[in-house]
Amino acid sequence: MTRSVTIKDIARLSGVSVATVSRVINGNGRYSKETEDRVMAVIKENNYTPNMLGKGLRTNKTQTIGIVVPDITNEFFATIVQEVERNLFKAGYSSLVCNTNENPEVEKRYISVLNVNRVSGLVYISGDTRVKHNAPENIPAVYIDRWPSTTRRDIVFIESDNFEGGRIATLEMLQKGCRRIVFLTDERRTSAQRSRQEGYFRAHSEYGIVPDESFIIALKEISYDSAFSAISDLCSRQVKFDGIFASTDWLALGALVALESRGIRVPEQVKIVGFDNISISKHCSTPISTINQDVRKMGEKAVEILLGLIEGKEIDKKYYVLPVELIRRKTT
Amino acid sequence: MTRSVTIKDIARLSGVSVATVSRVINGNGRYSKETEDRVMAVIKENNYTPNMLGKGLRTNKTQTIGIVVPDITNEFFATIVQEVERNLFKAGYSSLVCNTNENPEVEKRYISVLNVNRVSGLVYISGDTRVKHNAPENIPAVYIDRWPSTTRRDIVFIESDNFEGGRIATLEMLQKGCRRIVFLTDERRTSAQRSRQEGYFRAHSEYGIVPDESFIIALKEISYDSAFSAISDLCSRQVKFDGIFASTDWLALGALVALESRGIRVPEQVKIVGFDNISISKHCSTPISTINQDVRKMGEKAVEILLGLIEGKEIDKKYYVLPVELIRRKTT
DNA sequence: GTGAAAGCGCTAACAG
DNA sequence: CTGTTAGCGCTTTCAC
Repeated sequence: MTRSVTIKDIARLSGVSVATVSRVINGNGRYSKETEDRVMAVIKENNYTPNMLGKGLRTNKTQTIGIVVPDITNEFFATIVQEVERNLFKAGYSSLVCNTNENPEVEKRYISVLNVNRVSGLVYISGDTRVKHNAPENIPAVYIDRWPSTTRRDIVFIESDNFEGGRIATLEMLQKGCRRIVFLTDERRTSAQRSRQEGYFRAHSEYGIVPDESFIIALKEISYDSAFSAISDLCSRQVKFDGIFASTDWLALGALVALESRGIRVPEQVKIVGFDNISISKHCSTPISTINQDVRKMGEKAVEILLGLIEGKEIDKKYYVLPVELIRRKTT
Repeated sequence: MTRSVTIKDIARLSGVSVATVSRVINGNGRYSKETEDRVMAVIKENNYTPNMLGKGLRTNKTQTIGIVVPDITNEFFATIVQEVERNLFKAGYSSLVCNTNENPEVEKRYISVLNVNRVSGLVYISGDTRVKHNAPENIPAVYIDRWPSTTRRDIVFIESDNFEGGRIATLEMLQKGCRRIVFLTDERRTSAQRSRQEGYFRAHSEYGIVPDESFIIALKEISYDSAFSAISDLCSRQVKFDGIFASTDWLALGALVALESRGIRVPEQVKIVGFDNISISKHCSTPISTINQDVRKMGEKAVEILLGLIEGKEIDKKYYVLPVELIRRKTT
């Protein structure tokens, strides 16, 4: 356990004070070229790296950003994380990724962990609406995908145009003749889910249809299995439907398999549209038509705004909506 | 930007010294029950959380672990991260997940970032063999999946039984009559890939066959696309083969789609076995037979060992091999 | 049982 | 241009 080399060592070795070394490191000027070269040489020679704990303690700033995400295992979220992280890295920040497994308790503890580690900023991807995010009042945060339950007024929210997504997904099926379209959502009623549902209703009203209330199926959780059983159940109960708008590709897949395993033909008898455009929707038995979200743009935008916030910039816009797109495949 | 409450505030508010507060927080004894209660009450009341920077600076210990992973977007790695994180969290550690995108430059910088942040331990999942991991000599590390290129003697390595996996995957096809089996691997020749290849050879030798050298196809990168083009290319060149052992499910999928898009029937004309058992292998057009890795156990084991290492325990075993299992589906 | 004081590594006045 | 100094929040001797 070798004690690591500190700024003091560098100062001693290059015959200057620690203050000067600090200046050189941070490029704060006020030192001669010769000093700079000498110090730099010593630093390189001893491959010294500043201790961020000392630095952070002093400046009350760390170069880390907390990313809170509900399920790293879901490609959709993973891709957002990847994009956020990539952009952050470019800007010299590192990321503390916290995977909450959709568990509010875990999320609460992670928020405290991040707070305690004095992260410079926060990116919440689909934070749980049951978790109050009032804790780190003073640290910049941007929310992606789900509108947070917070009383803070200074937060920024980025989402896809979920309303339009729901609308064009539903329209796609309506146009192709469906008249009894089931909507698969989850019972936590996140903002994204609600908007998609509104889009679903809007599309119907454009066709002069009022969908049966029983077609709105709120699942306990967003998963392949829950969609599978919900649709299986529908079939057993002989409910008549000719379309499924699944608010997630995983739900769409569960629905698809449930249908196919009962010999119901997709898209001939029932059409399906999903949401997210994750790769499984492209490669599954019957490739699923879905709504693409611009994940790349999401990550980019989130980082751009967050860094602005950290630098104390006043943000004029607090709400960003990214366009979505229908990807037509074999289920419609 | 409200200054957060510090140990000093707590001391003042509860009428004791900071030393006593510190003792109470860390349960180091030498304080009366009354003092404890009072201090605890004040802490709760002000919902004080110790500043980990100060603590870490003083103790030279942080409660964070760095997790380095090549591609968070790949469900296989994501699941390992999830398991590692879950177990770490239970033990009171938080995780700094670093996604390198298989880019050695990024990996190098992340290693330095982790070093600089004084993480208490490191979990490398499939670290790049081109990156020398000699930097943080003094910090406990466990490696998963790929044997690292390091000169350190005190590291721990956990992997699946890749040799056996390669062997039973190949055997499955041999048993079902395949005699010309292509092996899809990547050109970086990681330890895992090499072991799988050895298994492939062993299975053949059990059948008294020496596979043609041209059947070993080393891809530039592990991806759906590269497998797709490699197999398409094989078909165009009229190469005769009746089986594909893909060292990854994503490769298996790329191969499968390449075949099916040319009207080659799987498994009738060509059989395929993949590796990892990610969900897409189960749900794709023709569900892929694959080798399951016990990801749960991997994460559990890694954390158990790492925590031991951190506590200074002497580790007797430095190498762990986890059993694998063939999952039979429609491609064989 | 408790407090005073030193110091972890670093930065930012301030003085020169 | 450079050095001295104080102090960020915390733990840990060492006294009492």
